[in-house]
Amino acid sequence: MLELAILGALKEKPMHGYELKKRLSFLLGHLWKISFGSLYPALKRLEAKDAVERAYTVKEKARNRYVYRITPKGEEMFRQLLEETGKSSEITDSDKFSLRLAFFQYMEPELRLWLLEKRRGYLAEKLEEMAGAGKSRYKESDSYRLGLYRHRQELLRSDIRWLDELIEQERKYLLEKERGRGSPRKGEKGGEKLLLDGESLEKATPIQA
Amino acid sequence: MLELAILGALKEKPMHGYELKKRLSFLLGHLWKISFGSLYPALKRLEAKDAVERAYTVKEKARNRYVYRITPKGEEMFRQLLEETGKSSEITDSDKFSLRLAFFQYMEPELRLWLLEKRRGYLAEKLEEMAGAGKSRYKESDSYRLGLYRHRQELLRSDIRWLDELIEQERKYLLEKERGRGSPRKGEKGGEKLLLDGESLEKATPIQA
DNA sequence: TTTCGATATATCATATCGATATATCTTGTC
DNA sequence: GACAAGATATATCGATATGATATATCGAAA
Repeated sequence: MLELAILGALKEKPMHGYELKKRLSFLLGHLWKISFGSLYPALKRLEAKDAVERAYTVKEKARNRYVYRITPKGEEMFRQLLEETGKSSEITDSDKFSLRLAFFQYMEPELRLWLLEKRRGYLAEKLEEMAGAGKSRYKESDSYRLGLYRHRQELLRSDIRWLDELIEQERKYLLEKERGRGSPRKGEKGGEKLLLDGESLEKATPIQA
Repeated sequence: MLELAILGALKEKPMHGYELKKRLSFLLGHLWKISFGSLYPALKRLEAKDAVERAYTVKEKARNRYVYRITPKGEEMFRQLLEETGKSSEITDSDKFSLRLAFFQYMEPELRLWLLEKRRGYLAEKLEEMAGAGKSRYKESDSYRLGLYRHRQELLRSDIRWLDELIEQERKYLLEKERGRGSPRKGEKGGEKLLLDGESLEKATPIQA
């Protein structure tokens, strides 16, 4: 989960821990509280698995900074993690699903559509469940629980509407692609190149120079 | 967090682990995946703290069932946990906030209003942040991330609207109460008595009879 | 008949959170 | 110029949560 996010962020450019945290917070902050207590251990795990490497150690200013870079092995791992959709929690868990969605640009269109439809089905099922259970809930709930319950349903419906839009877009795209008119969509023109604001890679010394 | 939920559920009636899990899933399932791996340890912690006690051990059918009951100490602890709003995460964390809301009936009206307003303020602040960051995000995001981002904003706005309703209700209630016309609201007529469906406490033998 | 799903309790490895520690650099302010 | 405050940066630790798994019994369907 965190590892997927880290690898996805490091695909953009090499970063050190603090920067990585800021980047991930910016990217996924709305759906996730990323803490150092999990980030650093995760980085170490990834390093042990050769998925990332310590690219540079910048000593000039402030404290040492260890700049991490994704390796080819890491790229491969990213792809696997991203497309690993065997477990149902990949659909069920709203955070996991959103994380994947944030990296949809790296995913096969067919898999994208499949995931979206799976998720839609799951949410629709849940909504139906809730509507069914609603009657028994009426009797035993106070107004607060009832309100919470109704609000959840509303959020669910909003989620479903949103997924419907995404699915429609994806279908349209696939249809056009099949017709051989592979016109690229907004946001994908650059392929995998997602460059950031003015920050260039600062002067750095190779780790074992 | 889990302990608050357990105590709140056991206030209704004594339950054994499996039943407790079903009850909590029914009550809070939409916002939480409760697993045995956390439930049983939590029950043991609570028992060690004398907040719950093993009321009965039913042996008749199937496997042993250990029925837990909340103690006076547990009631006190529940109140403390419920009203413990020092940490900002009690406002920030959407699950924690929702959990508290599910137990609003046990909370002082003034605290209820205060919590709702705090939460509303936090969400409004976040929404503003997002709107501000939106511009820089436009440039570097693909359509999926952008969609995710916009959808989040929509959900935020929906949350705020909902809170506004709750706040208005709470204000009205407090105003009426001040005018000395303490008319009880829907769902509160029964005070703390929240009885469940037909299930009576099954034949059980005291633990050390 | 036996297989499956529900009931019921429990443990384990792994992961995560939140708090805390440490230290330096930058910026503002008196 | 002094000095506090806040951002930068890495790291660890305890408490807790998750997901998987193990065990075992019961009722019902196939």
